[in-house]
Amino acid sequence: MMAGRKRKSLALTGAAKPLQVKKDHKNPTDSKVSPAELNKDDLQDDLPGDLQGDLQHRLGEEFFNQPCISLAQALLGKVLVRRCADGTELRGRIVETEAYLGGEDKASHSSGGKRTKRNAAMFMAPGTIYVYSIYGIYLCMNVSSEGEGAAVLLRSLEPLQGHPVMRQLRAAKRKEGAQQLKDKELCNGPSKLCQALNIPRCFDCRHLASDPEVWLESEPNTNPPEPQDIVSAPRIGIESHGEWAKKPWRFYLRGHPCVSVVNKEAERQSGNVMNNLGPSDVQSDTGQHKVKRA
DNA sequence: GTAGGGATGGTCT
DNA sequence: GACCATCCCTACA
Repeated sequence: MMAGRKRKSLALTGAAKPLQVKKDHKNPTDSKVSPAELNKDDLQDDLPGDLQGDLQHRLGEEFFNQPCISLAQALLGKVLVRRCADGTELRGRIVETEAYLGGEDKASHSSGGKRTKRNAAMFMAPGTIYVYSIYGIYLCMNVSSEGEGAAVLLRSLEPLQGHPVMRQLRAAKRKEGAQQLKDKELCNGPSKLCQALNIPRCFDCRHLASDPEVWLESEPNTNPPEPQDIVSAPRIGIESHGEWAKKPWRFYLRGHPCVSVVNKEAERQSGNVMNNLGPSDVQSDTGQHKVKRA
């Protein structure tokens, strides 16, 4: 539960220096260097002294290399960081995710092992970013996990840092004169978070463990959410996929104001996220038969 | 606060 | 040509 958690009030860090980026690091797909060959130390060697600390809490490849459902839960509470061209850092805590397992999962873009130009990132190394456009005008950001074609959709963030920039980015796509967005409305939806953090389409296929412009961090001195604080509910917007639409593979932090859609029924049923995940759900998670604690 | 409807264009068949 | 892992605005309770 977030109620007792101390919420950070971080000022916009516009003073950070722009990052000098090696060509190979900027877009792993452009080079023969695989994400596996890029690591924290490699990056930190290039960083100015005052930025090296920023990567101290960066999540490495090993974090992403876990089954999809497990990763979807583990991502809750982690912080997505976006470093803009001018050095400004935008930060948001992940409060809602959805697991798309690929293979049997009919709701997944990679169901039946279907591989297209669009979803190629879903088949890349765990931690690869999959950005796709939806309804023509919006973008959604996923993170690939262990398992062929498996990925986790990031649905909502709690804005932590860079609120004015996020508000500006979001306002750019809204009508003039529309009501100013509240903080909790800045990133409470998969496409909203892409707008607010300025995640463009070209981030597709980049790797969160090695990219200089976007990465994930664990918050220091903060415990991961307890199982009873995680609600598991059916995924959103996939009603046409029959039984797969009912799988409780959407995960969010109970009672958090930034969650995009609250499911009261699921909250009643699940005092504990494990109660909603039946044995078949767990077993279908890419070969590993246990859901790790988030 | 919530429900309903329109907008929008990329992707796939 | 149909579908779509969404968002925004308006109207109403």
